[in-house]
Amino acid sequence: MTVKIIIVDDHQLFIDGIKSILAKEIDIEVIAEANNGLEVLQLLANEMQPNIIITDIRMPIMDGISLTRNLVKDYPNIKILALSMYDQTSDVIEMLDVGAKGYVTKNVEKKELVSAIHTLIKGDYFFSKNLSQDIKEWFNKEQINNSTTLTKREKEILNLLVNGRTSLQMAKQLKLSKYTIDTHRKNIHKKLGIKTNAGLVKFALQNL
Amino acid sequence: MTVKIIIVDDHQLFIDGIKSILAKEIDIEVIAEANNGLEVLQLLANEMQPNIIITDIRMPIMDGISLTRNLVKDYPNIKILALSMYDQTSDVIEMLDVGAKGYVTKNVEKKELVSAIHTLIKGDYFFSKNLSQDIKEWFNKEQINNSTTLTKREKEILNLLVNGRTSLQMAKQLKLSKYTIDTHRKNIHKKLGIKTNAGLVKFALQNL
DNA sequence: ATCCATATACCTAATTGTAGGTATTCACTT
DNA sequence: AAGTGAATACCTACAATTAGGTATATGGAT
Repeated sequence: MTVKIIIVDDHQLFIDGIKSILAKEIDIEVIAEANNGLEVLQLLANEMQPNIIITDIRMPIMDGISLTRNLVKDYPNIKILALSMYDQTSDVIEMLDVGAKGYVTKNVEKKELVSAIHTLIKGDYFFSKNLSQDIKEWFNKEQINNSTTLTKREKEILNLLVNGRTSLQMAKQLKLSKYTIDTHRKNIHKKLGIKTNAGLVKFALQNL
Repeated sequence: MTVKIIIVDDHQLFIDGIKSILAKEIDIEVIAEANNGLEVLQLLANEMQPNIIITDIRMPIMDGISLTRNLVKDYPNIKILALSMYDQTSDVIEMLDVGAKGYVTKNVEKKELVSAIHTLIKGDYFFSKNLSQDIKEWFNKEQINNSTTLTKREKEILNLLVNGRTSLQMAKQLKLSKYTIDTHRKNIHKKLGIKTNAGLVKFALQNL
């Protein structure tokens, strides 16, 4: 089956770039292009049925974020791949928050773009390998919110951690071995996909 | 000058205890006692002018927190010394938040109580030495909010810390020596009176 | 011109945290 | 009765943080 794509960008240069990258892929077809979000909604209203929309974030008239919000509401089957400049980390995160499924930078290579498209079609997320720390964190949080429940003990220890206790202090307070505290702490790390105490404190304060 | 004191507690036992402790102090006079906050307000309405009110936190009719709120509003010159059981940490913090100037536990020794009274008269804060971690933190925060300004670099590094970077990662990102990052981090620790990264993250998220 | 805060860099030592394991006990579910 | 999740405890090795210094350069304020 051929993957049908609409490309959205207010700079024709990028549209042409993406099109040329995808031109030789036999299982990928660019069925339309648009210069802003509103044009996409018009295309969709006219019975156009893409599988993927590759869209810039900042655009006149309707930006990528508004577009994505509209799409996930009315066309949940269409996957959105955000295309951004390097320096738009917070924009990218907003895109992901409203429902985009992947992100590539505008200097993306052919191989990576094709890979991104196929990944999204399979239902997975795709992110450029050289993405920023903040986007990695977003992804971690996303994974967590669907699947994580801390046990009573783990919550207790996380709480003590937030209140500044070291492993040794917790061990004394709870009359447990330091080893046990560390085991719990490591389990929390694993469950939340967070590697440091500082990160756990941030997570706890923002999500619990 | 004699320090005039009102003692407030719903258990007569404690009132008597405090009175007996203070009986032999020539410069301290217990001018009245009350069993709840409302009684105190009535005493004050009747021209009674204490320098210090020593008050329990949990009491019927009007508790210590409501009382303190009223006192700091209408009688800002009267210092409030919270008297609590061991296990009321969060209550104590609430008392301090609304304006109490000191805290002693109900098993306070004579020397400590007298010292607390004189400390408050001088305008300083007084806390039992064996107070909980949480109250220490409260006190730190109080000190900080009046006096601390982080430099631009320090703010930058604190921000990176909140976002999960290790010293080494920051060093690379900012093209500085790891030693320099650590120096800044230590300076932040000193300025904020916080000893751990986890604590800094908590502080940053709650105060900045 | 000197003082001072800021930013930089280095060093050592001790403590704490991180990551990879294994293992036992207990309560609860299938 | 067997299996599972939760809680406990231990071990090693390595990384990172914490605490205590010292030191230099620079730009702005008195």
